Amino acid sequence: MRSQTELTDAFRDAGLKITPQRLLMFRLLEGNASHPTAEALYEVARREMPSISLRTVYQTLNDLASMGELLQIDLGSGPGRFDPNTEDHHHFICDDCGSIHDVQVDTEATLQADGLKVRSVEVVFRGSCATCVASK
Amino acid sequence: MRSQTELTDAFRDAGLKITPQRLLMFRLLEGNASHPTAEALYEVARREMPSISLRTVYQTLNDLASMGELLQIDLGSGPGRFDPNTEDHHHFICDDCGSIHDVQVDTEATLQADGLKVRSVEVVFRGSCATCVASK
DNA sequence: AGTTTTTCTGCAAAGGTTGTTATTTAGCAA
DNA sequence: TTGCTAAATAACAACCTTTGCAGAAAAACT
Repeated sequence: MRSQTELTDAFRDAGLKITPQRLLMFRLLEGNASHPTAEALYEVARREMPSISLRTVYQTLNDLASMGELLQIDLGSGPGRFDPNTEDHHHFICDDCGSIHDVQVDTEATLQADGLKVRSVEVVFRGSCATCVASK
Repeated sequence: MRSQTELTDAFRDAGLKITPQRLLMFRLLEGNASHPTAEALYEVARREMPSISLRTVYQTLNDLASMGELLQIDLGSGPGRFDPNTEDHHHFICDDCGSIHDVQVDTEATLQADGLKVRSVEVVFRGSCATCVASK
């Protein structure tokens, strides 16, 4: 995710308005490595702006995600997580406590050094299948 | 997933009963490469057994998954998918139509040959983090 | 056949996210 | 500054998927 200033410009360029709610979200997300849920961000946001709604938090997160400024991490169960780090990296999910750890691409060595015990790896490719490519 | 006969034995060994509903599910899943949702299986099952409940379909899928006979694929949105192919393979999800394709491990060449256009790859590791390993 | 224990169905409820709508507000122009 | 217009917000309802629960039904064992 880019800096608050850059995001502001990007939103304006996209014809979107700069509201206090959006500025607050930008601020809460910048450099946030906790992979928060929408609910978690909502709780923090309320402390500064008690009137903000959960709906607006979701809305802003969706906007940022569709602009490519934010990644949505979808674990099998439970709420979705959001990650302002859009650089090439992977995630390690602890089955026990649910915490999410960033994993650099030089996987093996780093995983061991971090004391992470891997039980399974899932790779999901996203894109367009042959049929859909053809029908465009 | 193993054959219907083997599953029957496995269920009996686990103290689980062999019911017509379970046999039907075994049959619908054997060799099924469509990555169906619970709902989709329910619809097909109803045609043979109109009285079967969606609850039972979920129940059986959960049982099979927890026995390791079935994989649950969790995409970000929408219902979970089930895959009786428990061999080491990956998935390709078409963002346009939602179809899921099995991807063999010799990724690159096969993807191109299949006409699949990859936009993103997500790798999710699951296991136990250092803290949880330590507290065991 | 009878008994026990599991499983089934049907329904209610939960969790997470999105749709809807009236009200408010940002951005712009006079 | 003031007013205008399109967009965003808050509040609430609804949705979708999955699970919990209770009573009825049925598999397995004697």
